[in-house]
Amino acid sequence: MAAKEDILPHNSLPRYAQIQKQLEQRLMDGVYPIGSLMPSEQELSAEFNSSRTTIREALRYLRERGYVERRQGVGTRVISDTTRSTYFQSFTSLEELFQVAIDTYYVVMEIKTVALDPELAELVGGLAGEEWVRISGVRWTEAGGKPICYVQSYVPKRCQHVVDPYPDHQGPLFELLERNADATIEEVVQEIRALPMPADFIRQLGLKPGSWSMQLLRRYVTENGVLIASFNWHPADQMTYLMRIHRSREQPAD
Amino acid sequence: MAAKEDILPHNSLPRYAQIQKQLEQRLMDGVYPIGSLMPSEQELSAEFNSSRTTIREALRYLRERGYVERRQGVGTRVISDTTRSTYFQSFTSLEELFQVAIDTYYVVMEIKTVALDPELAELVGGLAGEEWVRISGVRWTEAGGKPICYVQSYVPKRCQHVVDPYPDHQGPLFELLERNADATIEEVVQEIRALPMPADFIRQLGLKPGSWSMQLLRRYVTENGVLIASFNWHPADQMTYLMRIHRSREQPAD
DNA sequence: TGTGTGCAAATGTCCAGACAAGATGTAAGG
DNA sequence: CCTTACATCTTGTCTGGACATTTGCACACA
Repeated sequence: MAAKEDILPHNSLPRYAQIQKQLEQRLMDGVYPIGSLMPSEQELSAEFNSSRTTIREALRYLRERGYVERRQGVGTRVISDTTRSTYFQSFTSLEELFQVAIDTYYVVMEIKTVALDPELAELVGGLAGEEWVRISGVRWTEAGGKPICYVQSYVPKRCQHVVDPYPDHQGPLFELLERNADATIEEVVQEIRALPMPADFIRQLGLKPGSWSMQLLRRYVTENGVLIASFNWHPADQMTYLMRIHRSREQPAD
Repeated sequence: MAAKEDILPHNSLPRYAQIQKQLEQRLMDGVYPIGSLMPSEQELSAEFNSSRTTIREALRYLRERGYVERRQGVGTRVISDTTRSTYFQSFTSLEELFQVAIDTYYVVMEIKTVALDPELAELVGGLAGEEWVRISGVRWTEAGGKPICYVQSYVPKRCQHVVDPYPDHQGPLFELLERNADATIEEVVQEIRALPMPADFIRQLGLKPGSWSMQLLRRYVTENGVLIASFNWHPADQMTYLMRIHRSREQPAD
């Protein structure tokens, strides 16, 4: 039998996996909007020139990932982030997340000079009205491209000359500052709080509206004052995999 | 075509589900010992007088549950609890997660029947005024004898007969209940909250007054209702520890 | 002794088709 | 107007095949 051509070029994945990826892409692109019904198995079967079995195998994945829900007599419906159960989402891809969570990269979204309002001043350990540099970014998983946490770092303006030459710095900021500002960290203040996730972060991370987060606040203090203060907003449902990492990392000598 | 008789009597479950239950029972009974290979798909197909597709559907479940692992060219191997991939378990039970990570043990401090007040009722998923059994305890590290977390588990009174024979049960309660109450966990609800640590726990764990905690709430839900609800109070500084590990993982090279 | 080759067996992938069962809209009948 | 029966579309279940891919092992060969 003449081999059917691959749906994706240069691809040796099984057919159902190729179809599954294509459909996943379409979901991301909004080709099948949230709440709508996807084409029926028969239609997909015709479009991809594959048997219903193969289509079903692809759809099975989408269901297990929580992208769609299927009902007999109705069809395959794209479900929204709000109706999606975070349980199954994280649950089904445990192994995947496991590896994914280790390799990460950080993307700076915005650098801006801001004046501290009183509340923020207390948090970062500065004075109200003082100008600080705010660096906002998102840490992503290398493989899956999923957001891990939103990060905001505040650096006093007197240290701006230290961070400015490194707009693409990937590592911990405090290391950069400690080294280049020739300062010694004397104290690290940490605080964890439960907070609603800021609205723009929700959009940024693609979370469901009303998400809340665990906020980790850190202040690195030198003898000359606060060197840097950072906020990490972790989506609450991802807290679980921080724990999982903990577990997997415990065995090898760290 | 003459209807094939059901494998289980008085049963309207689909064939693959019946076969799956049968095989699961055999695994429990040790018919297929841990480490051994189960019969091949072809053999099972012959025994149950079903097509290979149907057998595979049943085996798929066993694999997803972590009972067996399947390898092309080899077969379907029964895997033990210890070698079993942490796929299902690690996510459903924090207790077990910690057990694997570091050596811990659990001490039950108190078992008491309590009536739910409205707030508690909502948390555990019961009705206000209902009587539930509360099991309180502390999980300790084996080596250092340090408290890891305070645990309170709530079990509906109708399940008390299941837990009563095991006052010294060390493992995850939900396993005990799932097995002995013959119930299947259909849903796990998780919630993380930041809360002040209850005063008696503070004393119990030897923490400083005013300590606060991360509370992890879990509800294991079966078709008959909530099987067990558990609260884990983790001292906040240990949560920080978890996160610090996470952070150190982002930049392995110092 | 070690090594490679080929075969058999097992699961993985895929097909075309069949009927069951649930959901929904429509038309006939009260 | 409401109800019931039916047609139709969907996914769920199941069959009996086919070939691909991986693995383990026996066997021949150097």
